[in-house]
Amino acid sequence: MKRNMKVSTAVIRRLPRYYRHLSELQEAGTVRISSSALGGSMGLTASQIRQDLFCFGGFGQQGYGYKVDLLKEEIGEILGISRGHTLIVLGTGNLGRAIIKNFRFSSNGFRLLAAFDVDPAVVGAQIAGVPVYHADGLEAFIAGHGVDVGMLTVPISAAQEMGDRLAGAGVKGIWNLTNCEILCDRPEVVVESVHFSDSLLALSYMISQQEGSEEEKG
Amino acid sequence: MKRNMKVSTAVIRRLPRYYRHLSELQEAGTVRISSSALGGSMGLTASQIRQDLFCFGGFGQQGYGYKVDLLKEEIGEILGISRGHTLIVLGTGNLGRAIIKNFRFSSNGFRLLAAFDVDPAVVGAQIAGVPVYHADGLEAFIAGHGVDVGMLTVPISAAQEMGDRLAGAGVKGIWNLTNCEILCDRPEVVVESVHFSDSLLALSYMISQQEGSEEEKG
DNA sequence: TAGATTGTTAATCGATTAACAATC
DNA sequence: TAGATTGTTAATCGATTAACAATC
Repeated sequence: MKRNMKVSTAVIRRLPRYYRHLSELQEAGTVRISSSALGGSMGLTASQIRQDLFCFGGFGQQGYGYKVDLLKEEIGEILGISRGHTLIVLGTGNLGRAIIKNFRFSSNGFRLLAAFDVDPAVVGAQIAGVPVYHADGLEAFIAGHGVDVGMLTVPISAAQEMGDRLAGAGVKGIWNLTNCEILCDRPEVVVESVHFSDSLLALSYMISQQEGSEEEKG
Repeated sequence: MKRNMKVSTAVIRRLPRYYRHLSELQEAGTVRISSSALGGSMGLTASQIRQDLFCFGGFGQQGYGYKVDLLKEEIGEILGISRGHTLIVLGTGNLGRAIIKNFRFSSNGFRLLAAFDVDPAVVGAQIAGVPVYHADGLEAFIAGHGVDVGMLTVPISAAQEMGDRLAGAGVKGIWNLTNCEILCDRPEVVVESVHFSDSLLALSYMISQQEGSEEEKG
């Protein structure tokens, strides 16, 4: 990161997409790519891509383009993938279990240390090799292991309380998948939410528009 | 929707949030709210809220504010919640199962008709009352039932193919939860994706920034 | 060298904010 | 009526796009 520039959230939100596309290109054996080719495949303009990368310094070569693996590496670095962030899961219901079993934490630079629940049926067991502890031991575990992120997949009724406990215990970020808003008064704790219903309702809006224009035509 | 105005995606993405907040206000028994009070609780300016609503026509009363239930109703209408959209699930692995069991489709205006899989162990069974059929019957089912949206929770290796089949069979939208990009050449089919890894990497970036500024201080 | 493509600044476009008349 | 708050236009701000010199 060469420059001392404020990076807009629009750019930040595009960085993981760049990383994903570059990973695919790398797997496909592509060695170099120009901003216009990358833009074409991502639905962005070449100009926007160069402008985005310009926030962090130039990673390309004039007249040549970008080396895929180098650019992927640099963006990964910017995203903090090599920092070895640690993560715990709160709530081992269906969603928590699904993420534990299927999500590739390590390829996103995260180490999943443990899961927490209150159900005696799962406490003490393992899910995909991840130990499940009782939520009573949450604070002690966070203090003892230096947990960076707590992932919330608890029932909505427990979400805010568990968010408060995570923040109080000193995590740096909360990854909230509970479909409710988590309020956090500590500005040093980052809350990032995946709102399934927001996404589905946006889709609902878009197909309703389509339906509307169909009706006009018909 | 009174006006013939192009609505920006920024506005569209905020509509579900408005809907969610208004639902909470309604549950809490709040009858009226001003744009500045709503903005305060959502982290938006009063001006932005009025401007957003202005795209669709005025739903408030000067000198009074907005009636919570009326505004919720109107935004729900804009989002197409009362249109009775139908949905099927493709893939009943952990994530598909988690969504089927826990997601409140009906409160988002969707009717979940069926799930599809290829695993003989689940085909023919039910998950939370939803029948699971073999994927071979996908096209026939869509044609026969008028399916609006197909939700993708299949393995990444099958995602693009299943997306193509959904589009070919005539769905209006694809709700993609597979963490890979689905390409669709039909402009009339809307693809909406939830990218878990993009969200987690954005969080990774943000906490890495925090770590950076800590280092500077210390 | 000639051609290609970046890095970087300038211009444009669009989204957010401010302002205020309208009106409940 | 006086006070409050919207609807709506204008001003500002920020993000995207265009342009082009630098240079590989």
